[in-house]
Amino acid sequence: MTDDRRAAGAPTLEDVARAAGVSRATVSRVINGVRNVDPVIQEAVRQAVSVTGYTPNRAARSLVTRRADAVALVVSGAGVEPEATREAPDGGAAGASGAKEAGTSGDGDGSSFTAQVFADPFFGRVVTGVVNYLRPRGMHPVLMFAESSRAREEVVAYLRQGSADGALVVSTHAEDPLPALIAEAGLAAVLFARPARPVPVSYVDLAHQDGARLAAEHLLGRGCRRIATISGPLDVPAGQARLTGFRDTMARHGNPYIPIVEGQFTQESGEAAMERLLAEHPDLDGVFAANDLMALGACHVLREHGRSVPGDVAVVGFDDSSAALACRPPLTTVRQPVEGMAAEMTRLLLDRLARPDGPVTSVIFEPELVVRGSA
Amino acid sequence: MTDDRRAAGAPTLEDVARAAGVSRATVSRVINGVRNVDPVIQEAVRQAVSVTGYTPNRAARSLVTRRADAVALVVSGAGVEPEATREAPDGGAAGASGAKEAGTSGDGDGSSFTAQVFADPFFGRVVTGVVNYLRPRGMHPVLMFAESSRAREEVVAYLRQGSADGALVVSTHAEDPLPALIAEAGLAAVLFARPARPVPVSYVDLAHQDGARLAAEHLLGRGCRRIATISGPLDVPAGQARLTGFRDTMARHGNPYIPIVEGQFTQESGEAAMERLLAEHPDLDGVFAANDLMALGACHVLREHGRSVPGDVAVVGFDDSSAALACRPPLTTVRQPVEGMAAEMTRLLLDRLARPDGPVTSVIFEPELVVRGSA
DNA sequence: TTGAAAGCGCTAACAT
DNA sequence: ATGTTAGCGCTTTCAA
Repeated sequence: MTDDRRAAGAPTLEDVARAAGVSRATVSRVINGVRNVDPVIQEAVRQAVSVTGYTPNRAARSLVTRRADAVALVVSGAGVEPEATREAPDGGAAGASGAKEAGTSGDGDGSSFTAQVFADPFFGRVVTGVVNYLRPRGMHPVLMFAESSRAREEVVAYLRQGSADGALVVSTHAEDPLPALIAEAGLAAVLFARPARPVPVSYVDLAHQDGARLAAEHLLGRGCRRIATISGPLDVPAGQARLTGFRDTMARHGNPYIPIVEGQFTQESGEAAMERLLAEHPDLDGVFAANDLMALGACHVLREHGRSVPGDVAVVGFDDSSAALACRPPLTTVRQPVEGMAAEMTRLLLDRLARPDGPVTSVIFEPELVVRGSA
Repeated sequence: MTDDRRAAGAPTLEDVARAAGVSRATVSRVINGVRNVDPVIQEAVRQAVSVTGYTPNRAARSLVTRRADAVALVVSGAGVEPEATREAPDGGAAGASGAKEAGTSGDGDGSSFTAQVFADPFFGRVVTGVVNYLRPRGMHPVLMFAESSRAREEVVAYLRQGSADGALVVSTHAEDPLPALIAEAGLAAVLFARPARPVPVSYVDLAHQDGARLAAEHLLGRGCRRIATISGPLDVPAGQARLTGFRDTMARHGNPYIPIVEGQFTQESGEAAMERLLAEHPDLDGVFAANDLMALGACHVLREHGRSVPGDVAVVGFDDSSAALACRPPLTTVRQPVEGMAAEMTRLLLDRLARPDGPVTSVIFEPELVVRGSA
């Protein structure tokens, strides 16, 4: 069979039609499950298909249907140019031997961005949610990164040339120009997280403020009196919202001023932030970190300083990512149902493709407190 | 412009040709950079392209070139059916509220596999390497998972219908039937890691045994006398090879018997293994873990038991993943240049696509000891 | 150096 | 219910 295909090219509809003694159109109907086909003929066609080893040619089909039956999953970065890595990259991969890495892989550029992206369990969860929704529908995501303006152009071009029918966009920073670019080009997309400036594109998001409120109330409820927070980057909407929600709740409970150190959602930045917090407020007894990675870093530092968690200091994280269970003790955290959100984002996109004139909608998920050992 | 495109459909070669006052063929030549085109006309065509906002239609092009200009990046799983998750999934995501997750995402199946895959920093690094090589060439990977026989069939079908020109296959377990399936179908692929049973397909791999030797020699060199190892899963070739390399070296240095506990390459399994090791050999002073995640887990447990690292027990990991730097103290580890290996794997595949009759080759990378704080 | 014309494999009217 | 036919947008001989 293999040899047949190689020698004569893959079998086409024509071949199947001939083998089954019917027309191409009929074969096409059977293959695409269009009704109005005599069951007997259907069977004959199926036989012919398996005899010939026929597989539909995607390009030919796409050319006429004008559908690629593919979607892009794009991780979008900051609004500016190929920025140099801010501080220490994030952890191992790029850190220890960055120079060698660039040399080995043959393409130094952009390396730090993709490495950074996958260092956070968050993206793996997004992929999981997207794939879970797509797979049963016979689709698979094309992975793209859009951290520079050049890369963003490429994403737009990719969609424009019909390589994918639409894009699932996950932005790592606010002010990301990609959503607007896509919208202007009249292309289909759905975002993970509300865009900083309004864009006529659907999105899914989490009620971050509510989540932070849950964290604050939990800390308060267990009797913490001197509470501090390690916020996310303040130029990221989610970072802002979590801080605002936390602060507001604390204020409402009579704590208008709380120590804040800004982190970058990385374990390292969490460690640095905790060091500072501890130096400036040695008496604190509760910490809310805006994500689990930073909470994990904070726990490490607390232990190094001989503070027990949650005995001396209670720690609450955010996300309920794999880092929460990896931590000792396991983190009490605010659960963000990333997989479900990603699946919903995918559903919204496919909906949109099916009905291009459907409404632009947004779905906001509710967070949930998960109590474990750390607070 | 947007409106034009919507109203009249995307501009085609024909439109550009008309605008430039030349034939479709000429426009095609200019766009594809074929020589023998009058510079003046070239310029005119370029003008027309930008005026019309033309973008080549990928399906049409693929139909005639018989190239998709796309490759699949497939993460392939065990040889058996949709196996139930072995033990605790891997960490947070699926753990805390797995039931709810399945409900939310609408598709319970397969979820654990993808989640598990991205829990290890390894895959993020593979993606980084692949993307770094592909991007400058205008290509992007289609992400696929092949953990069940059904999923494997889908991968083969995907390639057969020309959705991708070839596959980059990363197997998580030995005895993976996918490479053979692909080879039998006469499709192009390159593997990350040598297949368990020989298959006529190119691959990249690491000299695992040499890496383990480096670890053993380092431990021995710093004076450790009672050394144990936490191996990887023994049904994974890399796990086997690292154990063999370690054992052989130890034996050559007069230590024929060393305590071994098998892990699963997860942090949790590393913790469990370390607990056991400590219970059975309370006097050990050195540990080689077959990957960083397990080494990280081991370090946690050691600290919990009041053993200092590396003071009381020296720990060496493997991979030099982000986990190595996340660890306290940072891990001394054997570096596997995953990004470079993934880039090379990609290069091999594109080579193969360019010259289908080129030789099947394998490229073996040499590991390197990275000395940090843990040993 | 350029143009004309023939398909690539498929779907979707339209006819029957 | 089935067949006929006309393209989808592009590349690529083959002529000029």
